[in-house]
Amino acid sequence: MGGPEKPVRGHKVTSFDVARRAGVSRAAVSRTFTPNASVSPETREKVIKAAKELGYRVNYLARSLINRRSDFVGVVAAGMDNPFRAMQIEQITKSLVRRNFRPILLPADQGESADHVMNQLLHYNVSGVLVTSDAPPTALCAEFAAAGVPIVLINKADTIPSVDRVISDNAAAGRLAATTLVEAGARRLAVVAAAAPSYTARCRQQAFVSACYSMQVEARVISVAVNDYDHGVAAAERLEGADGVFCVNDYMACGLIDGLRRKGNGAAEAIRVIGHDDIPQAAWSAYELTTIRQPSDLQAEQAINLLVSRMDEPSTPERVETTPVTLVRRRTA
Amino acid sequence: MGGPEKPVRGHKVTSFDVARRAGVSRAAVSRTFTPNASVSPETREKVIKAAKELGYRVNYLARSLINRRSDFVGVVAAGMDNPFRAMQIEQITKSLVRRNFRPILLPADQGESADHVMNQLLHYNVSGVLVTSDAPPTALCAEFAAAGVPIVLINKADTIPSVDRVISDNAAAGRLAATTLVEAGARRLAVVAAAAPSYTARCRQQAFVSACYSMQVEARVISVAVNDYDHGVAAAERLEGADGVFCVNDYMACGLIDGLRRKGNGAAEAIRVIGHDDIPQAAWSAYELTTIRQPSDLQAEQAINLLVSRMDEPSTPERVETTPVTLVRRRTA
DNA sequence: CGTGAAAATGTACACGTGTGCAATATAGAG
DNA sequence: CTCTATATTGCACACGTGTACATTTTCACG
Repeated sequence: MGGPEKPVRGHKVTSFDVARRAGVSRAAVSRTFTPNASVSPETREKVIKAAKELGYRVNYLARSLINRRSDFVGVVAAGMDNPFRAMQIEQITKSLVRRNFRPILLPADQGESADHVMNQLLHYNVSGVLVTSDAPPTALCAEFAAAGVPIVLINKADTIPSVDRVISDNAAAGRLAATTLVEAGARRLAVVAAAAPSYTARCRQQAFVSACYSMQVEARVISVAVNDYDHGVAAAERLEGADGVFCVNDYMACGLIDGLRRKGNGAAEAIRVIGHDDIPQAAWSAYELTTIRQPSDLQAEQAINLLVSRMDEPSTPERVETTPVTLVRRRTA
Repeated sequence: MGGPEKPVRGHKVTSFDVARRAGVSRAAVSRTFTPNASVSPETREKVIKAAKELGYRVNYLARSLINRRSDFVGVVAAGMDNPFRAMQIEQITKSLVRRNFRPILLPADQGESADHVMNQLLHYNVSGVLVTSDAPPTALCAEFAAAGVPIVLINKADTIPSVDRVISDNAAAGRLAATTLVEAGARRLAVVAAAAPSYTARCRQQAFVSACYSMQVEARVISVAVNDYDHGVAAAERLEGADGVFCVNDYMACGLIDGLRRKGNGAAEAIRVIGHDDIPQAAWSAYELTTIRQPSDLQAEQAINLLVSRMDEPSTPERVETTPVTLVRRRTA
């Protein structure tokens, strides 16, 4: 009854203010904004009216304190210059928001940086963590698991126990690349991958090489420093004699094709190229890159599924979801 | 002194536990982890030791409750398929983390979606909001400002009062594009932009057209639906007679070039093209696109500067920071 | 040793919310 | 109308932390 007392600054309106204005107890206000709580229709209406007039919003941080759930999910990512990573992060954040989570995006390029930001994450009692970084700090992942924070690795190695994972079928991808190149007529194959590759790149590379071995086809390994565009360009200089190349990702494959074209002499047309990820640029008519698609939208969904089921059942054994790959035929193979 | 009682689950270790184990008051624990607080070296050491043994972490959410500062910053973004947006978000999140903020990334593609997620944001008392979305909901921006939440728009229109902004020098960009094309010998110019363009695109387009008018050079406007790759490809069919084109962003320019090449007859070589943003693909040797660079790293820094100064001085008049553009000469102009 | 200032510590309250429990209001059956 | 089962409400406590205030300890200085 003490006048409207306008909300001066900084959104100080609290449930107490609403309760007083609506002439009810503060508990009634809380229950109005809590699903499945017992409030009569008329008090609910009074509360909602008062809340609207005052511009009241439930403080979710205070709520999280007593609910033990923050609805924050840490998203640890690196290498956003790779368009596939950008797609991946977009899919993940969209799926999270759609399910009423709040994604905290943590760029983690160097290993030391990842360590730092993930440490920070432990201070906000996040509901879970999704990691797509190349080098997830093993010790920290274990620490999250120990702290009871669900953690899901996307396309990462299985060196970390008791952590759920979503992985693309990298072995199938490697085999598919090999058979596709051979069916296209290539006989002297090569695979381009970083010397210290990520887990996925290593799997693809190994499956590719062993598939070539099975088919009794030559398979050379060309090591680069990083799986990016620039190193793809440089790798084009080291393909003498090859007539079919598998790049472990499209980002590098675009560089490789540009490198081949720069060499001239029809080098680009003489060599069949296949990539991986199906980034938007692969479909650009400057490349029309034949590639292997991994479903980043499905991966995001499954990762979140693992997260929520781990929240419900914290002690179930670790689970691994494998997503299928599909060949996208274009011009280069 | 009641034994180590292992931290069973869910990180339940609280400052009370640490205090008991260290044999001090809970306030001493709090002060140990608060900068500029008065604690003796020996108690601090005892506290840190006990905290390490128990695996204690300060609960920042609880801290934010009393500090009135959450250190969360909402980042509203759309169109992450455009590589420039990906760069921008990477820069923004990196800068935020470097300054000890936590970025909450909210993808907002449709207007309705942006409205929803920004509404959610008001429930977490975020320290600020950065908006790079194309269509920031005016009403909501005002609501943030009214609630005392600092909000900074990056490359957005000035239709919203009392909101800080960082904008690229779009007028200079338009003029620079025009003069560069004319100096390169072009006389029949065109500009490609969306019919309902974003604020930046409109500014660039208008400055381009009026610069052409000043130089007494023909300037045609080619309208497309969206400023993306696919519509760039389509726009290539509508350039009859032009010998110089300004695409309001590189993303679309790449499509335009691919479209010109597909037409054949040396169409691509006959037309000078200039883009905007200097996305990584512009430097790829398939394009070597002459373009106008806007400094996304500087923009991120300045946006955060505006944010923190607005936090300190909530009632200062709105400020606008303009970032410079630079021409990047490559092959296409 | 005495004394005053400065440093350190503990107590108690505050931040904004959800919810168990007991008390009360309501309604339906007889 | 009476009795009972049910829906609604308010009180009080809990979540985990920072800090003003009063109190105690430390310490340099005379």
